[in-house]
Amino acid sequence: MNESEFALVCKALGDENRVQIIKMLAGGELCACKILDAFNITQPTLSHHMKILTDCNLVNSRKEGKWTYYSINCKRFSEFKGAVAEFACKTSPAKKSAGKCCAKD
Amino acid sequence: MNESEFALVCKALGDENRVQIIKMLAGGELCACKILDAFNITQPTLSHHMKILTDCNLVNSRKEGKWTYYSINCKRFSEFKGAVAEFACKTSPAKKSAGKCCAKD
DNA sequence: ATAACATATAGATAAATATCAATATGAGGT
DNA sequence: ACCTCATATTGATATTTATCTATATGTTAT
Repeated sequence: MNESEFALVCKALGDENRVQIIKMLAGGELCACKILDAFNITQPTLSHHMKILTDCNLVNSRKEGKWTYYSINCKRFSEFKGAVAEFACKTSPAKKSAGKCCAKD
Repeated sequence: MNESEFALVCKALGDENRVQIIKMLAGGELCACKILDAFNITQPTLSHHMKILTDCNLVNSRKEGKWTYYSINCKRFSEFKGAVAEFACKTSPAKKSAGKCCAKD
């Protein structure tokens, strides 16, 4: 997952409604109407959120008759987990030796 | 980390510039001007991005003389990693037994 | 005190986003 | 064929966001 894909996935998760949707899907596949029931938003708004989640491949969709079922794309989600886990974390302060930080010459 | 905090952190990471900043900081503390050098944005724009990153506690800041040094908040970042890792991932399709999904009665 | 520098804040603006009402599409049932 | 239901698309609107220029704040050096 490259940087721009990573940012896209984060952007998709940068909305409380969508985080909750992901949490619901973490319990297993659900159809759109079941998700809709859990929120105070209109059907087109949910459709919009689902599009954002599927466009970045975090969520799969599958049609069955009148219904659309959504589920987490585990492969993609694992990639994301991996990308997040990869971030190192050094607390060490910048070497004081640097003295001035951005002197003009 | 609650849901709304999680969404905030994701939103902060939902911008390529900020992802790159985090990657730079992953290598250790840096002063603002060093970060600025790496981007094609103005100083106020960087300041804006840093505010978003510090507001959600992903990044620490510390002033030393004229300079402001930024570093990753490891504790917070770990919390975030944990929150991401916690997401379960079931691919199992919805029980077919359900028949109709959201019948009106 | 004054000047130079690093960063932050304020204000403006264009682009992106979340939301809704209205409508289109497409599947099943009668 | 027609109606109903589930979902997607369109178009409109208000809010948020990224970015810039201009200015303010605070620090260090002269």
